[in-house]
Amino acid sequence: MPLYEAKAELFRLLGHPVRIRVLELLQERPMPVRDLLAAIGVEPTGLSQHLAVLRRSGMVTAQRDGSTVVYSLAGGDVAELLRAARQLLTQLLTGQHELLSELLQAETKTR
Amino acid sequence: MPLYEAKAELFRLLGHPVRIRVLELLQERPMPVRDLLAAIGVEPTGLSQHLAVLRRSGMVTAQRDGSTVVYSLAGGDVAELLRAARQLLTQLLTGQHELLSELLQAETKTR
DNA sequence: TCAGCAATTGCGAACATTCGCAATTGAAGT
DNA sequence: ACTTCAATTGCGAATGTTCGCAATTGCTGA
Repeated sequence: MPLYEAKAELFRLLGHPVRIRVLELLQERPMPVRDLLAAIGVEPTGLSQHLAVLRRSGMVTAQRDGSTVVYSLAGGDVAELLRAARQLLTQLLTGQHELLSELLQAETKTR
Repeated sequence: MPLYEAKAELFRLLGHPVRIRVLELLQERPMPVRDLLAAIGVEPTGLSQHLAVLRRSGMVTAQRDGSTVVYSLAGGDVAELLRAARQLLTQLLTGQHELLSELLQAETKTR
């Protein structure tokens, strides 16, 4: 399997708000499903499905503790990826902002 | 719009092999569509659509030069994000590999 | 044993993405 | 003006994703 396909697959797995929130929350500390549920505010069934996706990808691990299930980030440096994403986002946004400014300025010049 | 939604959106946009390849290729140098087409090996119409996605997101920019259109990476540090993705991927894969080894070892022990 | 809570799974309907064909735009050569 | 090549856009069919309901599993406490 080519590397670029694996990358695309990874990004696709990250491409959902709930899954992003889960990863961000687990970055602080391991958490039982109950807490994730309360923090995110989504149907249990939906959360379970998103957790299953993350589990299958190996990004998080689950372990039962009594009747609750506690999720943790597995090994990899997810934080670094999220950080890079935030950085790129701000760069893209300021880029668009600059472009907009230029357009507005050109607009006023022609008047 | 919450930040985690923007991040998810960004990842979703990156979640396709062709778009990843385009970004990787543009990282080397700006390129006309023709070259991308030859390098990736996909229908022109499909490539155009993926390029449109990247354009709308502000990650790449296009400029006409005669009858050809040349694409370039726009400002943001896409490279950093792709690098982080590759790092995480290798970490995830070695993680799974270790897990597999443990399972196999446990298996042989019980025999 | 059984009632009850936590979390998950199976499944179907709604929704979004992707792909290729046909048609279109823009620029270059004749 | 007309043909040709490069790239894009408009669709529709096929495919994939997401969501909630109903049913299930695993565990705990009566």
